[in-house]
Amino acid sequence: MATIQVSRGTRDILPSEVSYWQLIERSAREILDRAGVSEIRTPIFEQTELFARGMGEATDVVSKEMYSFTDRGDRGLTLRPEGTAGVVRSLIENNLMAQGGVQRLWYVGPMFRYERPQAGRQRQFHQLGLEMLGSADPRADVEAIAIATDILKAIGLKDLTFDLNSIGDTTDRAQFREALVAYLTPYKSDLDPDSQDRLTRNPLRILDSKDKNTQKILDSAPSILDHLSDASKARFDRVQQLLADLSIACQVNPRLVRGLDYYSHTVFEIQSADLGAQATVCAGGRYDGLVTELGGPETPAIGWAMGLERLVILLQKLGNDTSVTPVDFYVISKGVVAESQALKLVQQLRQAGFKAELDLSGSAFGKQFKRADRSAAAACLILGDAEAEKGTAQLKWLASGDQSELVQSELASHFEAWRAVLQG
RNA sequence: GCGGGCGUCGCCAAGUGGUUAAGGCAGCGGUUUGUGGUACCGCCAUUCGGGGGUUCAAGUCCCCUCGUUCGCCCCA
Repeated sequence: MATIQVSRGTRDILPSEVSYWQLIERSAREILDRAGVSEIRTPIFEQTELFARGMGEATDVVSKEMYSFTDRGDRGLTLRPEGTAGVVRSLIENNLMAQGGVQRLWYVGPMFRYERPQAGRQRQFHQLGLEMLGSADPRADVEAIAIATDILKAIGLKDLTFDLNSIGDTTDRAQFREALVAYLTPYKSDLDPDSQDRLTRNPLRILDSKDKNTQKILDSAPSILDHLSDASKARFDRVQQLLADLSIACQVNPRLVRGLDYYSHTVFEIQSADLGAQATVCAGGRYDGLVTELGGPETPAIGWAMGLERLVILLQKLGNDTSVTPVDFYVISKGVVAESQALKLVQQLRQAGFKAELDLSGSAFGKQFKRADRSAAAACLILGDAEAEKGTAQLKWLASGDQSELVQSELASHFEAWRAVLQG
């Protein structure tokens, strides 16, 4: 086969699917705008160093999933694998934290990770994310979360589960890590191979192993929640209280840890049971250390990202497609003069705010009527040689079959009446 | 990166070694040379993701490859 296909892990978003994307983006924009969140657009590639430092050298994303390349000037660049690092870089670079206060920002766009594709996971995928910087207040966590749940609700998703956890601060985590390793080491040979490996490299991640036997061993393992400092504990309690005040239902999951190094305190994950292995639809958490890690002033922050492909999959399963807005006028014509007049009428209709479609086939009127029918148009405008000569057009309402003749130059005089008919 | 399934027309899909690759939807044309939605008729894959092999004979068996899908890893 000589035809060129899309690259592995990428796909086209065809017109039949695009209405779902628009629904998501429209709903999100509206909610974010009401919440005083500003959009930010950062480049799709950045210096490789940014992601390596931001996400953590040892993370899978950085160590084996980045689309990195060298440009003609020998610069080491990477297609962004996530959105947060770029936004934080921009904030620092443009000194946006200088005026103090809280920065509320959101972004949407493609991200890139070199992974094996699966349903709900591609090499080029899209995320919509929120970043709130400059407040360590637990209310910031809850405000960010509430915006996420509002968006999910607005696009009509239900039956999502919301897991919440606190992974404390660096000290809490170090202590817990020690306790966990101490507990697990005697069981080392009983753990699944991946977890055995993680025991030294990243023990916290053993907690969300899917291996049954490992999970069994974890049943009596120490819990992060018992290793939080009093302050961290109080903070987490406050977050839960505030969520309850907003009637946002969540379940505390002490085994929830996140993949990227920069998280601290609040972490959360919203999942759907209808997505198979790629269940997470929105996830995020607090990242108080990231801004300084990237060379900026000490700035507490919380953020999240949603996977748009996954949301689209869920919407498609719900099936309330909103893509077809019916045509108001379908314009058919035959003959050189009539055809050019028809083009003009279409133009006038559109400029007046009607949705008009022009039949370009030049085929027999019978065929053109068939297409008018299929377009689900309310009315059909007909121009043939006879009308062209008189400067008129036939208007036929397709549902009733009522037909009348009008003068082309007086088209605008009918607009008001048509609008009334089309709205009724 | 690892393991399993699948790959026949735009879509759905029969076919499981014998040869002319069913059928449905959509599309196009006609019955209906300027009036649609129904009905009927016709057309629509020298080819079965690609390449190689086995065989007198392959969409049907084998190998490789590409893609896809499910799971692992990881993650949105």
